[in-house]
Amino acid sequence: MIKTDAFSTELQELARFAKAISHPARLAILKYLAETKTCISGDISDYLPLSRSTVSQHLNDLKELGLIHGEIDGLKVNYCLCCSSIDDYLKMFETFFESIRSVNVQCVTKTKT
Amino acid sequence: MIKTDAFSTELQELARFAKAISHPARLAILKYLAETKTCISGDISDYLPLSRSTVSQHLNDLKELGLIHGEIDGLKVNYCLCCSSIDDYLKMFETFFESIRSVNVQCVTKTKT
DNA sequence: ATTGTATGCCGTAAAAATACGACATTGGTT
DNA sequence: AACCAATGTCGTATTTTTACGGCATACAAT
Repeated sequence: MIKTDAFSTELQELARFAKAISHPARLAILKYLAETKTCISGDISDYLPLSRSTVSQHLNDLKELGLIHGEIDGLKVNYCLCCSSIDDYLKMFETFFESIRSVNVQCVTKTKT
Repeated sequence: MIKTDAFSTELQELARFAKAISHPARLAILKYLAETKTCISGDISDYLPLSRSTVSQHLNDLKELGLIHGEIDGLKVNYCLCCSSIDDYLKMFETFFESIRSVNVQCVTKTKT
């Protein structure tokens, strides 16, 4: 499988971003980080209805894309949003959907298959 | 599993939108529909390196969220973007990320865990 | 009426995502 | 030195996604 490779890198990158934010837990983490500015992993798993290891995994997904950073501070790890990276992905997102939306198709809404 | 229910409907809806566009094939379909204005399913599977049944499934995913419509025209089905629905989701998306981005955290980029 | 074509759906197989407990590691605390 | 606390990793189970071929349906054409 993995036919994913057959598509342009632009679409692949955008898809990876979308996948990263395609789970409520990860969106909740982003939101929580924005509100608290910075926080440790344990705070997040207390806040979310998920186990520590699961939260750790979600944090990893976000970190792999570069959407967040984790700074080690003794025993704890301070997580924070990586705004520059988020901005880059948002720009990519907007570019794509602007090109989509610029085409003003008169949508036939009568029949929905 | 399915801990998804524990999150707010806002986050769930946004996550569903993100999931819908989290595959290069579905992004490619949206792009193709924007370019060709309208087209039939067969054209898409010719254009994409995927089988007809797979494309049909992706089309269904997009249709379930309301991002596209399919109008039956005799033997064929004309697919087109549903701009109003797309706009709704884009608005939701922007609202979320504006609230995220409004918090200007000075990101510590030194250590990356 | 028979044939051909476009599509969707079903079953299935492989892969990826999700979620957790248990364990290991590392850095403070007493 | 011994202990506690916070985190990440590993293994595993379940679910979901991805992808396809084959079948059925519906319409058009001969």
